[in-house]
Amino acid sequence: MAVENVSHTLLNWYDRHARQLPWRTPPGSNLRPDPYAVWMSEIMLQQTTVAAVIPYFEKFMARWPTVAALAAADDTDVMTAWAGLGYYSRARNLLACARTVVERHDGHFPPDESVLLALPGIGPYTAGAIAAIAFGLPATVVDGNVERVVSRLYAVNIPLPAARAELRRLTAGITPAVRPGDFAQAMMDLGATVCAPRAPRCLGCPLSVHCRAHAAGTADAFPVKPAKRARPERRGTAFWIERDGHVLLVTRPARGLLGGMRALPTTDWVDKDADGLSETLPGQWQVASTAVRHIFTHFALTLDVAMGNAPHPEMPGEWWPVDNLHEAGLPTVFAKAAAAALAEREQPC
DNA sequence: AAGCCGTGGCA
DNA sequence: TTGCCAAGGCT
Repeated sequence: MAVENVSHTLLNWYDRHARQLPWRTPPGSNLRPDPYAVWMSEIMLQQTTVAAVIPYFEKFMARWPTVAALAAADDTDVMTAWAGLGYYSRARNLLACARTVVERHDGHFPPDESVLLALPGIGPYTAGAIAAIAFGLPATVVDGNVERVVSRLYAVNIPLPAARAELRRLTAGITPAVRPGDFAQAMMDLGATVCAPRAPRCLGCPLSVHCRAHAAGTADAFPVKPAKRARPERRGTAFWIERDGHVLLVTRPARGLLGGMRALPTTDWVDKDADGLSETLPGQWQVASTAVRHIFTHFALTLDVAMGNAPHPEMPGEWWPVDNLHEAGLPTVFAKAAAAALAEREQPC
């Protein structure tokens, strides 16, 4: 279908329905947003809801207002500030990217999609989004929303992820040369508020007249997705080791799950059916009566919390004041474990 | 190239 | 309660 039909209709809708967001300028504005703010928001928004991002975006922009300020920040301060937002490799890449921009690009984000793509943490979607939104370049921007909107618009029967190439080609076909940033954001707003994953509101959709899936009455059948595998169950034990008003924290290895984050010491987390070792813990421990339950992307965890005193006078890690534990930047699973330990401590048995 | 990588809201 | 999913990137 013609570029003008879809893009003009969508931009008209966006002019009236654009959401006000802290990193946005108004639709049709001649003012372009700060590329640093665009980049910050796009990294935070990767697989993360707008509602979850907003307070973190405000906090980061207030504390590190420029890419130079962020590049000069301590790693631990950035990881701590990111705590709770999830996907912690993003925080490490955020810092690496800021430092690369300062050192290799004179403190300015490059107005070039392929150069952006080479920066840490910036993939095809984010490179296109920054190019279009911050620099007004005619990039093809495809995120999960756009995949859904376009797969319905053209009733694409190929299942994801094999459909990606076709969806990108179709998106490029409707991307206008004018207002590419507004077009990208309009597609994402439409996907978030109208062309929703479940129960799409086709009655209020400006594109329904162009939409093949709507014509067939099967909008909610797209995009076609493969069946997903069952989520494994794992279990483990976290240790609340307290001495003189302080609790022992460790820093997890930089790579892997919760990489680079402060944590309670733990056993390995093993498959639920594996041979147990909880009955062979050395020393004397009081195990919290209620285990912590936490769902990660690719496994579910049941975590016992074992409380005790330091078995050895010197242990590797940080002795963190219990009264200031909220400032340690613990990922949510360990914040839950700490809460369980503290509840148990105040009401033993 | 398919698996890894968090969290919270919602039906 | 359980499953689904959200502005993906990295290896």
